[in-house]
Amino acid sequence: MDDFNQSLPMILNRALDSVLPPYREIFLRYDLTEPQWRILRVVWSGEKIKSVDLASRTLLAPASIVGIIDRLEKKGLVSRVRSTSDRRAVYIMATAKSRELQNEVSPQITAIQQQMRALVSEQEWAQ
Amino acid sequence: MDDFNQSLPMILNRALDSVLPPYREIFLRYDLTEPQWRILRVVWSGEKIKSVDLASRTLLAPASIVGIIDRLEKKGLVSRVRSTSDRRAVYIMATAKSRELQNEVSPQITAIQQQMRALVSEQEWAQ
DNA sequence: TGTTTATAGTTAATGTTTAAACTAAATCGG
DNA sequence: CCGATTTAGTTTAAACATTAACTATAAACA
Repeated sequence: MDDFNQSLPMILNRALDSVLPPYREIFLRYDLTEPQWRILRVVWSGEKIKSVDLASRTLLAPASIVGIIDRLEKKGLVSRVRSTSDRRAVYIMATAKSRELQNEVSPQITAIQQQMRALVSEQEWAQ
Repeated sequence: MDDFNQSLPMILNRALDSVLPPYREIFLRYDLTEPQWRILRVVWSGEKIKSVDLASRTLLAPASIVGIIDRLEKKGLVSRVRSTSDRRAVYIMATAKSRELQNEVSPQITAIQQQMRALVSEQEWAQ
């Protein structure tokens, strides 16, 4: 109908809106948010990850990361450790508690991802 | 590298990140935001549009729309008019001032859209 | 008609985003 | 070595997002 609705940003927004709800349903159950989950995923995958690396790997702005880490730290899911070699840098470490969360939530997320993947081939054509 | 980076939400996020900057550059010059622009576009296209219709046509949550309209109203770009037939409904009307803005900004936005469209055929394949 | 249910809009609380500025520490070039 | 520039992280202010609850009105219907 409208030219604007066919613009790339709106198309992508609709696609995101159609994809996110299943994820959000899980996050809500575990008192998490999607950005918090992005951070946790990276923190779990490797070790000794600096804040600055989190920014590039999660697509989150450095200014956003500060608050997200604050809240994750408050929940006891990550901890900040200052680097000794570069006194500006801060390493974000996963806690044992966050590992439990990982074991509980990760399977549910990968299940959803697999369901999605089954639909992607059609889904991408619809856009 | 990471399974998560190949998930649909992350793919779409990267796509949005690569598409939005040119728009934001314009909005910044005119003290607008992307959500405000979405509202204005709809308000301009038709007439006597209710808040509830804005929600569906802009993909914005009703709770978000309240604040956006508040700010647009404060800037003198739209006005709220209560419906007489349905005393719950509020019509959002464009002001003359907002029409001037439309004439100034719209051409720049459509220019960007056309540039985008030239890239879409390749862009969509890259995702 | 009176009661239930749905709808339009709003408010509140918490979390995230963005642009801009700012601190402290590291690095670079002369 | 030293001043200029980068870099890592943070802070601030304003705007937006999300969930939930709540008000007022309208519609449905027994």
